[in-house]
Amino acid sequence: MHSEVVASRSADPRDSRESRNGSPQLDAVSLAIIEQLQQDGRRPYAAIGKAVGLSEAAVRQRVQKLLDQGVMQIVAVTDPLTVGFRRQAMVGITVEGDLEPVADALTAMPEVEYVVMTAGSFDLLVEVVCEDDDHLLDVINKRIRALPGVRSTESFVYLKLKKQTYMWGTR
Amino acid sequence: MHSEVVASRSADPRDSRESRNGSPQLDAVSLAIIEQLQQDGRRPYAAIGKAVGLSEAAVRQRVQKLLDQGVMQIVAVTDPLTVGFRRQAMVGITVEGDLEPVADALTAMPEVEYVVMTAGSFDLLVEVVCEDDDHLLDVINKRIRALPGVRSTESFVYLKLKKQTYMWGTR
DNA sequence: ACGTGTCTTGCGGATTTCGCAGTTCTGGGG
DNA sequence: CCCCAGAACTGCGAAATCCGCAAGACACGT
Repeated sequence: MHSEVVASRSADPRDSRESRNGSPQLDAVSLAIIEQLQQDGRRPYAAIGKAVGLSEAAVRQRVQKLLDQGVMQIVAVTDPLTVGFRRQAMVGITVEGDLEPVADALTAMPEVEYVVMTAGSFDLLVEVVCEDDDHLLDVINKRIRALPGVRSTESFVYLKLKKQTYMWGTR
Repeated sequence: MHSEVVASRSADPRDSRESRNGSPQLDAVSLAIIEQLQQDGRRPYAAIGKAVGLSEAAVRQRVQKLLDQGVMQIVAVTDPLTVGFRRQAMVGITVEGDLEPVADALTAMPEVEYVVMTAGSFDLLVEVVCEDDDHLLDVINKRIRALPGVRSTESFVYLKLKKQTYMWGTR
């Protein structure tokens, strides 16, 4: 049942079964809208409507809802290493006890851009963006390792970003 | 009035010294523009101009140039796990010999969204987005591990994305 | 059948985007 | 020192887009 490009799932936007993590399930049309905006976040609503078979106003409302629900965000993304001389790293973390409070504490740190729970030899992976080496050292050694429950960390300092895309929809 | 947004670096946009990796160095005004668009990728040029002290047309030109140069992209970003039932993982890779050809081969794979060279116990970190477990297994075992030069890989399957922002500019 | 909630459509009016011409600023020769 | 070329910025009118609103369509539960 994986046939059509856009029609493999229900076409009814009212199809709002909640998935297990609380985010609403998306119908094929919303998926197509997201796909359009993954190519160009500023594409006009009318153009999107033509592409997905909806009126301009309908697209506008669905985009607004997707934004409000937090399902998607339309933003400028850059390579932080390019934009100023900063230090960036991925940090793998192992935790004892409950993951949630640790993850929440990390999420609250402004230097932490990305937090994900994983299966494997790390419990959490977080991406850190810092001004310089001192700042990075401070965040990792003083702030992250100081969190209760953190058993160990391993850092991977970024040398060069080779690829960064958001086009999973378009293939 | 809050003009004079950021003045720590050169205010001359012609300040185009190339940094070592080939990307142009950005002046304070372009940085401020990017910061605006990190908050809302669809913010109108006139509003940005007011915030950074430039005319609407000037902002438009600079944004266009930043996009053309590949310094920034304006796109919709989502949590792939939310948008359809997919499998996602971070893969740490160690390489023997030159990193570049391996990194380039990974960059060419559509399932690979993110490729970064790192210092630490992995040489490369790549993020993979797949349809399902079979697809993920195929990409990691058949495609990535098959690349010449790849010595070993370690996978971290995503369980839950907790945070994903692009607001480094705003702090 | 009826009402309810949601999605959709179709419009003006306000806003934004776009293209262009003219001006300013900077750096490099002559 | 002057002048020129290139790049960036401004201002403005026309076209396109965005936005809010009211009305129609549709599925669903009572």
